[in-house]
Amino acid sequence: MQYSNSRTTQRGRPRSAEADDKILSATLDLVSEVGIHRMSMDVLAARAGVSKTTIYRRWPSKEALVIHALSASIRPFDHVDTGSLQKDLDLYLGELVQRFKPGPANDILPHLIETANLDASVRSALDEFVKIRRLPLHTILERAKDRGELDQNADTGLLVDCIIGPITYRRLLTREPVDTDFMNRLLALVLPSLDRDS
Amino acid sequence: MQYSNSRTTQRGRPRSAEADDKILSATLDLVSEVGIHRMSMDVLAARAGVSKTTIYRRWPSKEALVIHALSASIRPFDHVDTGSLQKDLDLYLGELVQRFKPGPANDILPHLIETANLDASVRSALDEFVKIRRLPLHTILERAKDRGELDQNADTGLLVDCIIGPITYRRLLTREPVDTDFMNRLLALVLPSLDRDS
Amino acid sequence: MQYSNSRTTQRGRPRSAEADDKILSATLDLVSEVGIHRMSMDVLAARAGVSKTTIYRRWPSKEALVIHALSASIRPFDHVDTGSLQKDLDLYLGELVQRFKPGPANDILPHLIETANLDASVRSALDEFVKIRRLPLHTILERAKDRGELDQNADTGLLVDCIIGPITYRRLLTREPVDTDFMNRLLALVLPSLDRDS
Amino acid sequence: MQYSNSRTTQRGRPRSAEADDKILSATLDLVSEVGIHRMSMDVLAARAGVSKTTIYRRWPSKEALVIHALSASIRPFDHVDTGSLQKDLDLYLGELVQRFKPGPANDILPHLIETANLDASVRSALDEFVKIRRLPLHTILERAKDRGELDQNADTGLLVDCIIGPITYRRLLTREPVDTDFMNRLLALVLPSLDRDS
DNA sequence: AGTTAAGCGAGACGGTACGTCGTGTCTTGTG
DNA sequence: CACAAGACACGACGTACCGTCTCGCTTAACT
Repeated sequence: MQYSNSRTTQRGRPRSAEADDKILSATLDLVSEVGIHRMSMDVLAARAGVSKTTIYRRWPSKEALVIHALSASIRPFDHVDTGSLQKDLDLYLGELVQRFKPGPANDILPHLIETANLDASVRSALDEFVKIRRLPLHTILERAKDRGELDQNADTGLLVDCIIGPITYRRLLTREPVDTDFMNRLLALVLPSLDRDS
Repeated sequence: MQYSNSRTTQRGRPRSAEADDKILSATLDLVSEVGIHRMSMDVLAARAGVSKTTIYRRWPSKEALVIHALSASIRPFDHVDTGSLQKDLDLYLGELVQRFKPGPANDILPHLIETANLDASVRSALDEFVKIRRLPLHTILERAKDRGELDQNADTGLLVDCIIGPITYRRLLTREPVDTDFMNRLLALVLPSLDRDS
Repeated sequence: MQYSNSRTTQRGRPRSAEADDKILSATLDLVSEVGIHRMSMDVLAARAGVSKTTIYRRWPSKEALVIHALSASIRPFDHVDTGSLQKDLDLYLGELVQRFKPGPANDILPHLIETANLDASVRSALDEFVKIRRLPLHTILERAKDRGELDQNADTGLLVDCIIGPITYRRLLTREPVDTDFMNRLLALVLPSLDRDS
Repeated sequence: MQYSNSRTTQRGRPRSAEADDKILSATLDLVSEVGIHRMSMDVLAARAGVSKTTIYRRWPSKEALVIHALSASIRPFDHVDTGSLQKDLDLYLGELVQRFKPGPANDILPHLIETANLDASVRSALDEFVKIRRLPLHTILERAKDRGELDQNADTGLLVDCIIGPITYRRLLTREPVDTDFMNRLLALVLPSLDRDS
């Protein structure tokens, strides 16, 4: 996101890493409190204890800042490999549900989606976001296929769509709860072979 | 959406119906061109060939106008009842895919989702939007259950989530195509009893 | 200074004359309090009870506003014609000394002079300012010449320079007082024929 | 103007004399090109090929730098003493007219005048400037008085005002030329005893 | 036919935020 | 130490947008 310094020798006063941190965390805070639109750069600067100049030196616009802040707040999923599809899914989905709880990263998702239509950099940030959620699940399913826990013809891509899709849909549109019960019913439908008990 | 005139006798010059049309269609145009945020009311007024007064006389805010414009552009689904689950689904899903094509109503969805967090009227507009899409499918599935085409224990609500959810997810997040092939694979997964050929 | 409306029919809401007044007088106040440079447009707007938009709709820049405000604050001198050079001078110079007292119009003069070098509109405002002070004195002297109170060969232009020049010089550069005593000594030097008693 | 180094032993790298020169001459250039207000310290530093640190190590503010630069460019008048008032005046006024030609030192004068109201150091710089011009003329007149070329009751202070005043006034306000012709007419008016021929 | 209440276009207005620029200070690495 | 480079806090600038307002003019329905 931020241009790297290609010069061999670093000249001038270096950018304050602390300022970066303060700006990014203040951004996440404010965005979750009042939303992107109602977050003002003056208030942000005051909150972060930083001048507007310092913000605009790093990001060309409010939009770009927010995107960066949110992208940076996306932690990759822990690698999961228990040897059992059932257990892998429990771990992954537990984490996924956790992340779908209300909070800045989720309340902002719709905004990203919208602007992604118009701005390529937002688009790629969003792609990254999506990938980070899909990839672990895809890997879990592929490994299960290798182990024979899943039919060799199973369409893992489609399965991912059918697990993450409904969850996302509930979260964003119907606002019905995404809880353990729902998860179980969902898995029973799209992965009947799993035969879960709970 | 628009406050009705409760007065028995209409006094003064009546509102121009032409103005309504010009405003609404200019709104749809602009929103799809530049997005809600970047659409300014001054530009909108100029584009519609109408004064700002005329707009604000009809809607209390930009937000309300956009919601109305988009709501108005949502046609309810035709009632579908062929007596066969397979045929009903073909018709409904054909229409659904049609509506998921890029266009203002869809590109705007994310914005509505975001604003819904903060504004109750947007929230209810969004609920209506969601309902219009879920209801016909739910009805189709319930009727199939009545006819015995579906297991009596089938969780129709979950089925709706698992059909509309993945489609929405693809449309908004992964941007992979939502075509007939995908539909068939999806149905084969969540409604295996259907045993489609294609 | 402000463009006149050439349209026959006045369209839209007319500019508030009250706003004009409030802005101009607040400008004069602030400029005299803190000087042009330290006067901020935000503070000015607040002081005038007006929004910045309203100011910038009327003048393109802070500079232009200040010039206009000061130009507008220059009252022409009352017409003086007592029939006696001595009495005419007393009246005119009394008024002149009055106007040279510390206050916005004078503290600002140097700023105008400086910017006049670079900006033609400032230049013409300054010319007007100068003219308003020279003209009455020139007229008084010419009339005295007609009446024979002054030598027919008297160089009235030069006399004006030699009366206003030293006063201005004292006011701006040496800061010595410009009082009645100084006036009398000055007149005795450049208009010895007057033979004043005081 | 520049704080002197009171340390007995000079430690570390000595200040670059070249930097001083480059800064001062760049200041004069820029001030005459765009005026004090529009001269930015960043641009100045770039133009002088020097860093801002180096400038601010020498002068505490932009104002102080400009004053210093201009003061330094004011050469004292050559001592004039021909033994004849007429000839002394010719020499002095010739030099004065020369110095009143357009150029940085003059175009900047108004700025100094204005700032002098607010800043004591500017005030004293301006006083110095004024003194440098008045003193030689005052001396010339006093000597003439001693020699009997001028009346013993002549008010030399007033005479200085009446010579420099009109010239300054023309230069700054009316912008009429200050040439030999004007000088002669001026002297004929305020020093009639001189009885010049030209 | 005249009155009258409301609609309408034009554009001014208050308020809020934006992103930029200028000053003077500070913090690096290099001579 | 001086110096170059450039980051930083602070504060002002001039612009854009929203939603309200105030004009003069127009349009029907009601008297």
